[in-house]
Amino acid sequence: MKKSEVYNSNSIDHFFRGAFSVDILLITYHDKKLKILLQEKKEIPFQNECGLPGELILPNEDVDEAMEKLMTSLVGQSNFYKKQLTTFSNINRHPLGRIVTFAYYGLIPFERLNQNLSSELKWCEISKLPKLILDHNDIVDKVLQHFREDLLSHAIVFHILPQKFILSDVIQVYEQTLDETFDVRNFRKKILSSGTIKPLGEFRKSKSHGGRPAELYELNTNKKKIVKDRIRFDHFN
Amino acid sequence: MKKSEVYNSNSIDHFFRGAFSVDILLITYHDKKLKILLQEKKEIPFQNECGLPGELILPNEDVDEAMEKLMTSLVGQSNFYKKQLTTFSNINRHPLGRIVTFAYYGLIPFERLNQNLSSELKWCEISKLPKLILDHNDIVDKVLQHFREDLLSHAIVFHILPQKFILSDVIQVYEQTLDETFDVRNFRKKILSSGTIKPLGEFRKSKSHGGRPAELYELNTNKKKIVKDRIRFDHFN
DNA sequence: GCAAAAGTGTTTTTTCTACACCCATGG
DNA sequence: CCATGGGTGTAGAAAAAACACTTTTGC
Repeated sequence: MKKSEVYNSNSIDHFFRGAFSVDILLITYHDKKLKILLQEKKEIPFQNECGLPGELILPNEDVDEAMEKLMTSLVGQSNFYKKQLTTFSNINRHPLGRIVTFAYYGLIPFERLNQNLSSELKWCEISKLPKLILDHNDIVDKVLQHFREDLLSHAIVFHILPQKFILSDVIQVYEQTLDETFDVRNFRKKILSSGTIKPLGEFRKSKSHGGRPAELYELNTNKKKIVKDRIRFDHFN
Repeated sequence: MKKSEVYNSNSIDHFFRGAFSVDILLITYHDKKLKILLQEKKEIPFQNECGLPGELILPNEDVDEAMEKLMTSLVGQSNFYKKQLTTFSNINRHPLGRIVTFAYYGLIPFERLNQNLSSELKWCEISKLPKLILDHNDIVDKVLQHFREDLLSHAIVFHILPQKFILSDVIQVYEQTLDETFDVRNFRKKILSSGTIKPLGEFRKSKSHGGRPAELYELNTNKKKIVKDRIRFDHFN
């Protein structure tokens, strides 16, 4: 079917002038710190400033496909956990024209990375972010907010940790993301009684000097403990 | 800045060929039933099939602005609760070309509507949806899923009810949306002890014949009971 | 007086919180 | 032997769940 069969083509073509891009906040956990991947931008007009890695989407390309391509170009693989969130669509957010961007976050267990990053990419501690290009600081804020909510309501921590992990790293991810501290005993009790993970009977020695070896756990895939969601009446907006 | 100053314009222009639209799932509660607004589509190729109300976005138009315009054209006002959710971006989702649509839901207290709907618009019971055009059934499913999650985690019920409401309607909205039943005594206890609403000492007689008059409540705006979010370890995906 | 809808209390169970010391290792 | 990081249990408080009858009205 040709457009002109349906609408007056003068008027309809007027709408087809936008571009799309994907931008990703890749989050990892390394050296006991949460970090995100930033890219130093070489192109004019971004004079070596940093931003989120991103890519324009071809007119005939699927959004998720474009994301897979981008992820592979960044870290060599695309089979990490990723989630598409809101779009950023302010008319003047990009100097080249109207570009609506699809923001994602991705979770990467640092241990699964098997190639060096190209020179313009850097893992940056989440607590030490610089000023970024365009509206990328806004994107980071919104995406991190989503990540925090997801972390509270879903078992996504395990996507940022290696297959065999220790409990203190789980707690660290929660504490750093949510910026609060948890009681270790209560935290262990809760996560263990949920049946989500299982101890392996293997132990890993502390990397620094000293310290009792920590037990390794992994996801318990065959658990099916159903817990009903509860209604919350506080919490507006 | 002109595009050609920055990139080779042949290559960059190639990306600016997409269009945007907004689609909205307007939800209301009337006659003890949840309903959504459907629009009968007259244009070729939609032969009187129904779909969600929607509109193309002008190249220089903000997405939220376009939504306000759309909402006003539908129900005469735009100051209802609305929330932008995910986008739908499959390459071939629309016969006219690549149109990425921004899906919203909006909550409308039926009592606040003060004009008749134009003839192609109909409120349709949520449990009796017909087959819709394009990917609109998928959009409805995803948006309703969001609505359910929001209803559990946020106090948005009150946006779909009139300013003065009765408790059994609150419960109805929850029961119909989540497709489960609640214990009336426990539900009341919970919502009242949360301090979210306050009784008005006014009563409304039952519309059908018989029945004890129900007390009216309204939102308690000056409450500030802070409840910490709890971590959930079950609940994957 | 009966059908329809609204309202109400107590007990048990579950979940959450607070809290302080011992254990295994490396240097 | 000491510094470092990992591991553990109990008791009280709070929240949730289970459960059945009374009240007010219209017809």
